[in-house]
Order: sequence, then C-alpha cells, then structure tokens
Amino acid sequence: MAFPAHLRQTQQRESIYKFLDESNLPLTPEAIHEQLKDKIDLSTVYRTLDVFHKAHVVHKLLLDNKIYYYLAGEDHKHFLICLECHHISEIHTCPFHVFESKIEKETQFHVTYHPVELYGYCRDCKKTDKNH
Amino acid sequence: MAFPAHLRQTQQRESIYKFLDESNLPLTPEAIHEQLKDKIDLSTVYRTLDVFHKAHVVHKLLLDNKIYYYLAGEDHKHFLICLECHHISEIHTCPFHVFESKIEKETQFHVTYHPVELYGYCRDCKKTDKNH
DNA sequence: CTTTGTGCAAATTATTTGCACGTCG
DNA sequence: CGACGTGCAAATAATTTGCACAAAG
Repeated sequence: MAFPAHLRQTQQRESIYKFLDESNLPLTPEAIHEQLKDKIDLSTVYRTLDVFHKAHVVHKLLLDNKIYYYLAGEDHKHFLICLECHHISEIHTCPFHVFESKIEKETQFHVTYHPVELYGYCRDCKKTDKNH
Repeated sequence: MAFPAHLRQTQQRESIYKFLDESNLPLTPEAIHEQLKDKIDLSTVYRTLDVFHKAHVVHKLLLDNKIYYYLAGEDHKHFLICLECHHISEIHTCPFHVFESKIEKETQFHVTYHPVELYGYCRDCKKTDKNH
C-alpha cells in the first residue's frame, strides 16, 4: 500500500513504512531500528511511529511488556499470540462488525478500530506444557 | 471474588488483588502503588502483577504507552477506550465466542482469552475535534 | 524450618527531549 | 525561503534485579 498522502514524506518515514508493510507482522521500535540503523536514528523511529499512530496509520499491540506496531491497513487485523513462545500470526476473518455497530448505537461511542488479540497457546506449546 | 487459591497469599498480594477488584477498571502499576504506597513497595507491585499475569489472574492492556492491568474475572471483559481523553469504560456483552471456537478448530490454537479493546472517540470528544 | 516474598537501593531498559542543522514542499 | 523532520547526546521514565531480612505454609 502507498504512503499516506497527508503526511510529509521523508526518506526515513518511507523506509519505516515500507519495512512495516513488507514485514506484515507487528514489530517493536527496536526491531525496526535494528534493520535500518545505518540510515535512521532510534529516536526518529520512535517519533515516526508516534506520528503514524496519531494519524491512525499504525496500531499498537502489547506483548511481553513490549510495544509492537503494525500497519493499520484498510481492514481490521487480528492476531493469534502464543503466551509461551510469543509467536504472532495473523488471522483473516472477523465477525465483529455487527457487534461494533450495536455498541456504537448503544453508547454513542465512535469506534475507529478494534484490534483483537487472541491470546493462548499455539499447537506446539500446547503439547509441551501443562498449559491447560 | 476471592483470592486465587494456588498462589501464596501475602498481605501485599491481598491488598493489590483487593484494590484491582474494587477498582474494576484497568490500572497502571504506578496508580496501584500510589494508593498503597505506605504498605507496599513499587517493585513489589511489579512483581505481584507479574505473578498474577503468569497465573492468568490479570490481563494487560496498552493505552498511551502505559500498561494497564485488570482482573481477568470469570468472563471476558471488553473496554471502550477514548483516544482523546483516554477514558476507559467497560462493556458487558460479547458475541465473540462463536468466532473463537471457529478459530480453535481451524488453527489448533488454544485460545485462553481475548481481551477486546474498542478504540475510538467518546461522545464528548467526538464533538470537540475533527476526529472524523 | 524451609521456601518464597519483600523492601530498599542500584542497575538496566525503554522512551522522550533540546537543540543545531538538513530537507521537504 | 519557512516549516517541519532528523541526528546526536543527554534526560527522564519505566521496569528489573541483587541481596539481606521477613513472612507464609
């Protein structure tokens, strides 16, 4: 997808945007900087992600006390997050819209997005542990 | 609700548990410590929340780059989070279970919980800004 | 008693900021 | 040009840890 039109476009922002786009999964500022460190300072990564977030270009997600960023994209994204190995994978369906409009009507709250993280244990980690 | 039976029960843990239970909304370690600072050290708050989290007694949520903790309780909880004033309120319905079992079947991922945060603008903040 | 939790202080990690300079539109 | 973004270094905030002592079961 293309770089958001209403934001000033710099080389750094483009790189970060592109990297998020290609990665396709949530990433920490650290991880982003790790890949682009010869071109971009870590503080710029933070500032850029913040700009992106305020512009609703990215969303955030919490895992293992670290903040992950991912492109908001055109439709909602949802992730399966393993509590054991911390692996994140994406799922591609969402029956949640109905619920959302119901909430909007009842509460007059304007819902802009609903990231849904499903936490649990992936197939491999399920075996290993006494994780239920 | 009662203190989880399988965890060693100390005064500090009881206090923190009780405070979360009464507050009923997600809280930061800071905020918890603020209330209990004469009895409990901040590092104990962190350690306790971590124990609770590993035992699935609490869940976490991210807002404004701060981590909030709330009691998992017996049934799922869902929150409306205002991106403007950062107010959190709870909603009490959830049509998500069906989706959850579908995912479990398809992916063999064992879902233990699915906190759902709906982000958007509350009634008051909706008026104020050019928030859509 | 033996194991596990806690306070305190210090260390580490994560995030933010000021400022001089560079780049975008 | 003039407004806004960036790098660098330094500051602040958030979270974690070591260790000696205290409390729980």
